[in-house]
Amino acid sequence: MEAKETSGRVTKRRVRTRANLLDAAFAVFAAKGFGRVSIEEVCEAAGYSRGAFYSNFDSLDELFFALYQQRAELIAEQVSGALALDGPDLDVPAAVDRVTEVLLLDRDWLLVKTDFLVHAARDEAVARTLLEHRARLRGAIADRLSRARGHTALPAVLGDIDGAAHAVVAAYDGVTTQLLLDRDVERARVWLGQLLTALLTDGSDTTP
Amino acid sequence: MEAKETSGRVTKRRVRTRANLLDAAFAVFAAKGFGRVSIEEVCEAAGYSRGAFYSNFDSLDELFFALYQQRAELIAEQVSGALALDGPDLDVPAAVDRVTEVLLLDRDWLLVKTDFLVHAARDEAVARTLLEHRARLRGAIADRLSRARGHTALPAVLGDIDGAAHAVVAAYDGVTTQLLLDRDVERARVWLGQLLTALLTDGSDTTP
DNA sequence: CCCTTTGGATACATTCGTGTATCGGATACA
DNA sequence: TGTATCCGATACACGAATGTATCCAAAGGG
Repeated sequence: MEAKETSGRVTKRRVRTRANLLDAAFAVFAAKGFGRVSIEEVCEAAGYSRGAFYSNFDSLDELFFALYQQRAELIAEQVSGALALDGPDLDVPAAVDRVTEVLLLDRDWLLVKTDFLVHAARDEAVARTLLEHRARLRGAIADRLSRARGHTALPAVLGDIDGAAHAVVAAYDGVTTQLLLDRDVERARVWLGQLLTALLTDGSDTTP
Repeated sequence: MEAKETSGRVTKRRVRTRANLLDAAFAVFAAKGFGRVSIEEVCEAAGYSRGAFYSNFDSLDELFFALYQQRAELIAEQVSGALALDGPDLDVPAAVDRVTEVLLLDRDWLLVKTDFLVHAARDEAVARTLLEHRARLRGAIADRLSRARGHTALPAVLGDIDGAAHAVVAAYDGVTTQLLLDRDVERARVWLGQLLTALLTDGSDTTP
């Protein structure tokens, strides 16, 4: 899947243009959707000719894959960071706020991510990568949740902590869908908070 | 947006080919994704030439829109039917099972639906249509939920009944995302059941 | 049953995107 | 600084998809 791994020399210029191409691709994909973007458009947006593209990638698919990996890695770090921020005790609303900041704020990322989902849904190998990434995120969440046991009792229906983490991701995905359509980030944030509260508490603390 | 509304004659043949084109398009879109499908491919799959296509639609986008409306209408009816099936008292697990049957069983529909979501996310007008459809579904769900008050008390965090309906849709969307990736329908069904139980009950009935 | 209208097929022109082969300037290393 | 190597630009050839104009067959009305 990787291209141009022939010999040793890494060349600064190469990594620069590669990064530029990826950045431009992100913008163009977000704006028009993967399915409506041509190689030429990406190159133009990046200020290169098609020669540069073919020197760095074999196809738009490969670039898309690389792009997703890059951004997903970045997001994963941000989320982990946001989750690790507070002390050993979990302050649910605060944590949700910080994570939401990272996850829901960037509409462009949501668009590209959903494009990639659609893409992965039709390609086993790509799907596996996406599933792995999601598993990593779930892991981070489960980790955080496990350090807050007792503070808030999880509802038994969800099963173990991992089940709860799964639920969190599902809620996130659900809110994402709505957000993509109505473009109301504030609403989405509130809404995600409510969902998570409903999912992660046993409902005994109904009124604050 | 609609094409060929010039004069009166409706012509049987026309509606037949139009339906055939839509059916073929559904199959092709599901298999390859909207972004990777050409007009020619749809025509070939339907057994027509491109002339037939241009006689019925102006663009692939228009066909896609018509296709979504058709299928969404169908699904909406099925869901409403499934929800209306049982008597005035709501049997949550049974209702969930029946609705799930309709909503999660058809992978092709999920694929096309998600394609359409991605499409709508970049087009205000299309997004409005999709939002309306979702609102209709939520309405049906809220309707059903309101007839079951007292049976299961809703958690206060979600707000009113409409909030609960919103939560149901979000859960559905979340599970859909996961299902598109792991292709495990049985898991998805169980999982959706758990999510809805966690969301719609106040957690007091933890163990059956 | 004829004849008008309509729907779909065929053929064509054209645009658009792709991929490759080649060339000149930049870059790294001695 | 010289030089071998690498990278990206340019030019070209090709295929694919689009849209249109024209023509033949099939419906439907009288």
